[in-house]
Amino acid sequence: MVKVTQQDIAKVMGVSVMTVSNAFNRPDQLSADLRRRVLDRAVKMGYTGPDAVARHLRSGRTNTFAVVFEERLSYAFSDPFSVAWLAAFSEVMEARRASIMLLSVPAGDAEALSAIQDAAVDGIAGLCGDQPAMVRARERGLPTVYCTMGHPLGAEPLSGDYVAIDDYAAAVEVGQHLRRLGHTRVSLLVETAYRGQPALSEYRPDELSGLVDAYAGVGYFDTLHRVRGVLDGLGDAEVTVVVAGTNSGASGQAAGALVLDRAHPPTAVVAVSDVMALGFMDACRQRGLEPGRDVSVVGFDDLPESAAAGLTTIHQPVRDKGRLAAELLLDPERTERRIILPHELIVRSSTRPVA
Amino acid sequence: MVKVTQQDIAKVMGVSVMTVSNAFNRPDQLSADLRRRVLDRAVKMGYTGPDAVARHLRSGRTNTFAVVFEERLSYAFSDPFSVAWLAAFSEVMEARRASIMLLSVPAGDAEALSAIQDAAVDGIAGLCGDQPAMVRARERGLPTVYCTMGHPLGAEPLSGDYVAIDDYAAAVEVGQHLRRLGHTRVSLLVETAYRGQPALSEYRPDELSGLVDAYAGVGYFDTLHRVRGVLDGLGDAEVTVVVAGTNSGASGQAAGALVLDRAHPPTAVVAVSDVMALGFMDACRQRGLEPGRDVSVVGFDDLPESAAAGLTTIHQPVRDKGRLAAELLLDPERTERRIILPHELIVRSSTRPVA
DNA sequence: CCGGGCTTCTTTAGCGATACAGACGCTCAG
DNA sequence: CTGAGCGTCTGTATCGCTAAAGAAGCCCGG
Repeated sequence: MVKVTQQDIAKVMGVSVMTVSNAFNRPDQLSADLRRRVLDRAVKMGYTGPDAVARHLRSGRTNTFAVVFEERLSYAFSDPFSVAWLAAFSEVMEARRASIMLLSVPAGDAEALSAIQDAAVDGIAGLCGDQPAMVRARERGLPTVYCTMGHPLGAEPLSGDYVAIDDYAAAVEVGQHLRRLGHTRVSLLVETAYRGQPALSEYRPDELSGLVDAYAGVGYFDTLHRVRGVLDGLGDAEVTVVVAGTNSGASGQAAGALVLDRAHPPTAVVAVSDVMALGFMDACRQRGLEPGRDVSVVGFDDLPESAAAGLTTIHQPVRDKGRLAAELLLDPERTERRIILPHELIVRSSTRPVA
Repeated sequence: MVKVTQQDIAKVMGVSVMTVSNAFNRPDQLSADLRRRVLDRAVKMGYTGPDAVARHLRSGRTNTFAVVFEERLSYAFSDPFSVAWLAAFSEVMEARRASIMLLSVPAGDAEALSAIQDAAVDGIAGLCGDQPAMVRARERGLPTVYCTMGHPLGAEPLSGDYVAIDDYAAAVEVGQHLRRLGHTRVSLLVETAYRGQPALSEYRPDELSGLVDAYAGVGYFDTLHRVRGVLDGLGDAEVTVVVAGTNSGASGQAAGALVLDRAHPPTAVVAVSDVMALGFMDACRQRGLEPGRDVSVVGFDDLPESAAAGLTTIHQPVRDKGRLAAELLLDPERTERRIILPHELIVRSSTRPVA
């Protein structure tokens, strides 16, 4: 069974290919009668409708937009923040009848970058910063939108659009909040930058340069901004940065095992995401420690479950991020293309004055 | 800034287009020296690499596979069962360097069906039964895989591949289990078949024909099999079918409000999914009723959270479903193309003998 | 009866890439 | 000295569709 094309129909009917094409796409360009006959014949011949790929080539557009993740896709589906972002993103895309392609380009996997090259899409969005996949996409001439503010080191001239919150300012607020409560021994939990990065290692602020490069390299600008902000907000407090593991509850728990069992545990812990913070709170309770009373905990994101858990956190408008990212991709004409959304420090029971 | 093509490079360098193409794709077809010069020149001219769409047209393959949902995508991301399936599906696709496209074709939305026509993909998978989108995809000549056994009414000759469990057999086990425990007044909670279907309406078994058509029409074969199986397994028990709402915890709660507050509430409730069953259990507790003791509850799927909740349910291998669906799409040669996976009735504390 | 304007259909010219079938020069066995 | 065989490179023909411009017939006012 060979593929039937518009050409075949045209030949059989003795009309031009263009007429067949018009029968499908521009009814006003031919008589209703001929159109009907063409369509009937098409069905009879087993024609399955205009080929999507050929049409895309001809029109130069695919009406498909990619979302790129730096992790395996299964992670993206398991992270509540990603899911909420995706949901908002997809709602806008669906409303505009655009399709969504999911791409996974793990940090450091050079070969996977070719997925960006091979993707037949009109634009690419990402939840993180200006990661390598984004850069590559722009080299290909594709519009990109990422969801973290520009380069934290000011090292590279910024390109590409983004929708973000001011993570640095938010993190400063977190640091100051803890400082005001009297916390002077604080641990800061961050996720790993790439698959295989040694986890559960701890750094003092003066040892961070290697880490900073790693995070900048993969586009985790939000993490960098948050680390810097918390450090600045805490002033002269004694801070350690703990690379806990992937961005998950389990990593937060593991970090708890690392810092809670020592002789002088931190009086407060900041995690760069709520999932980690919630995991850390579990670790506390497993040790009979009450978050807030025995150790203060702060997160970032303000997931729905964070309210129930009483977690102090930075609220950020996830859905707006997803929605606006989609809108920026869909409307190249839109002029405001670097959007900073408001954030808010939500103080709950997980932070209290140091005893 | 106009688009640079292989042709431009060829013209400038005085070589054939084919040589340029070979420089990118078949290094063995030209001398290393010339290849280098071509690639260098390409970079210099701002060529961004072979165009994905043109390549897809020429090769006849896109290496992209679609997953189609009958709901808005935001639902797909919120349903734990969908997410688990997607995760497994995507792992296989990622390993084979194939891309995933997400399509949403809400039941009844004829216009959205055109998304199937316009998708530049090599195959389509769906979590439900042989819904209209699947049929359309096969009309287009695309391989399809769905995840529910064949047509429950035996009305239509089956086409298309599937990976499923024997929902009917599983449901019979559920019915018999309850029957053995002495339950003779049972409500069966089902999700709505389409957006806008009146929710929280209740039917007796002899009133189901309209419902059955609705579910068959949108490909919810699993629901139909489960309803029939539970009815058959329960024998002469007094059963009502409650259309609770979308497949969500909220619907389960709402159904609870409907059936628990009456003079003679059911002694057991079966929901066609764990999310609904868990929601129903919440409704019980809100009324001071203890699932298991005061009313037995059974679900389908065996989500991770169901174990913690003590919910009796049918375990099904979600991940295998997702994995095999992907493998069927990727390997057209594979001979076994209608796969029935094992299920298991997991009895927990939510079902007990009737008092 | 002429010519402008409308409808309806056709022709031409690609979109950007790759498969395929050579063609050219060179080496080397016979 | 010849011709088979190899490594390189070229020309052409698509892949399936559609934008744009052109041509044929028709209607109509002047």
